[in-house]
Parts: sequence; C-alpha cells; structure tokens
Amino acid sequence: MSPASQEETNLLNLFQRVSGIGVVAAKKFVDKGYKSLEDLSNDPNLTHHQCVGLKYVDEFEKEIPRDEMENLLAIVKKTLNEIDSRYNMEACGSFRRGANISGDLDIILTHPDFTEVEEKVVKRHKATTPLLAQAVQALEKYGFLTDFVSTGNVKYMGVCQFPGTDPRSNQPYLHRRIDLRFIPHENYYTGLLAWTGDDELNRIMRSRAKELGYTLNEYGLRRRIKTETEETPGEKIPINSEEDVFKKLGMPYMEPHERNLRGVVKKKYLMYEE
DNA sequence: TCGACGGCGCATCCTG
DNA sequence: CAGGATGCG
DNA sequence: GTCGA
Repeated sequence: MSPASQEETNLLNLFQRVSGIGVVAAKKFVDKGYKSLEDLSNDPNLTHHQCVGLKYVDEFEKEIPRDEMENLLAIVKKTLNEIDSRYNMEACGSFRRGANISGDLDIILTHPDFTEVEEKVVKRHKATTPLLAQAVQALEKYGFLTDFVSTGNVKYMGVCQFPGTDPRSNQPYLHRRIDLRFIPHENYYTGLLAWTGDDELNRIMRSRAKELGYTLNEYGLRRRIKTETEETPGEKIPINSEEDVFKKLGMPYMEPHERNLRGVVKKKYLMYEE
C-alpha cells in the first residue's frame, strides 16, 4: 500500500474511534485535510453526538469491570424506584450473559402505563410520553448522567459516571456510555431476550421460529398467516417469561450465561471441514 | 447454483 | 415548513 | 464466507 493511502487509512481509523463518526463522516474529515483529533475538535460543524464522542474518546474505549456495571445498575434501579416503584428495569447485553467486562451499559425499561397501544397512540400523534423523560431527569439530578447523545420518547443514549473515587485508580470513575430503552410492557420478555442476545442466538431463534410458522423479534412472537400470495404476521402468542419463548420453539431453556454462542457455531462448522 | 446476510430510534441533511 | 433519506449505533 | 430456497 502506498504511503499516502496508508496515511489515509490510519486517519479513517483514528476518526472512527469517535462515537458519532462512521465511515462517511470519517471520509469527509479526511477530505477536509484533517490530520488529528485536535483538527477535528476545531471543526465548528460537529454534531452534538460527535462532540460528546470526542470529549470522551479515551474513556469510552476503556472496558467496564463487572462490579462497576453492578454498581451503576444499582444506582439506576434505586433512583427510578424512588420516583415510581412501578418502573421495572434490567441490564442486557453481555453483562446479563455474565461477562466480566462490558463496553457500555444497556438497560431496558418498562412501566405498566407504557403499553403497545400507548406507544402507537403516541407515535400517531407525534406526542410525547413523560415516562422516559422523568427517569432521565431523576438520574440527571444526582449528576449520574453527565451528557446526552440522543433522547426521545423510547430511547435515551447518553453518558453516566459513578460518583466518588475509583479505588482501582484513585481517580474519579470513568465516564461510561449508557442506553435506556423503553419497551411496551407486554413485550418485556421478548425484548429482554432480544437485547440480551447474543446475536448468534437471536438468529438461531428467529430462524427456528420461522421454520415453525412463527415470527420472532423484540416485539413478540406471532403466528404467521400464509395465503397463496403473501405472508402476514398473525395474532400474538402470549409470553410471560423468557422460558415461554424457548418452550414455544421447542428448545431447552438457556440461562443468560449460556447464551454466548458467537464463535461457537463457527467452530462447529470447522469440525465438519476436517 | 444463487441471493440474503437486521430493523429501528434519533439527529441531521435534503428536497420540494 | 413537512416529509423523506441518510448516517449512526 | 455461509446457508437455505
């Protein structure tokens, strides 16, 4: 590779370390002649997301130890239960699958007043529901949330920081990426399943559902209606636990820590290749 | 053998 | 201005 | 590159 295009590749990779900068934006900045993150920081037209990403570019690359994840989650649970005990929340992703380290904190949130019907009504009228905003406000009040990346009716993306000094470093705790995702009450378990993953398991369960004439996603398990010309989602199967979904698909229940399939499946194929 | 390989919420830009 | 398209995670 | 249609 020529020196020039090597430099360009290096810069593209450098800029994409910033949250909010993908391949398109990175290329744009290279074309502008930027050579460093400092050049980037002098651009007056960065999006808000990119500003936050740049501010914490080093901190966001640091992994989060499991005990800190537990402490962060405990703060969110305690704070929200204080303002309304009917909030229900769980951290998903690799943390729920038992990982010792995580990249960010992904929390799904339900409340009995936020149903599928409610969500549709809100969407149709381009209205707002206060449930997520109230939760965010409560967490901001304690200084737990330090910056936002995006914030809407059902999804908040932002930055949080555990209070006090980290005994590991004798420094303040690092800033961590946090997502709060509101999902309709009756979709809690399929949402929990989908957002816990991993991706490989999601693919397997969705394709298995398809084979059995269902369609599975984070919004529920539905029967598929098959006519001569088209297939449409049919009535919803009631789901009251993650176990219910496995059962409907004729699969043995897998504990969250047993859902780390990424790579495992590949190994299986490699065995056949021998 | 050949096409699909995720869909979606939010921010922002584009178009009319 | 609204509605659609695109970038991003 | 993998896998079902």
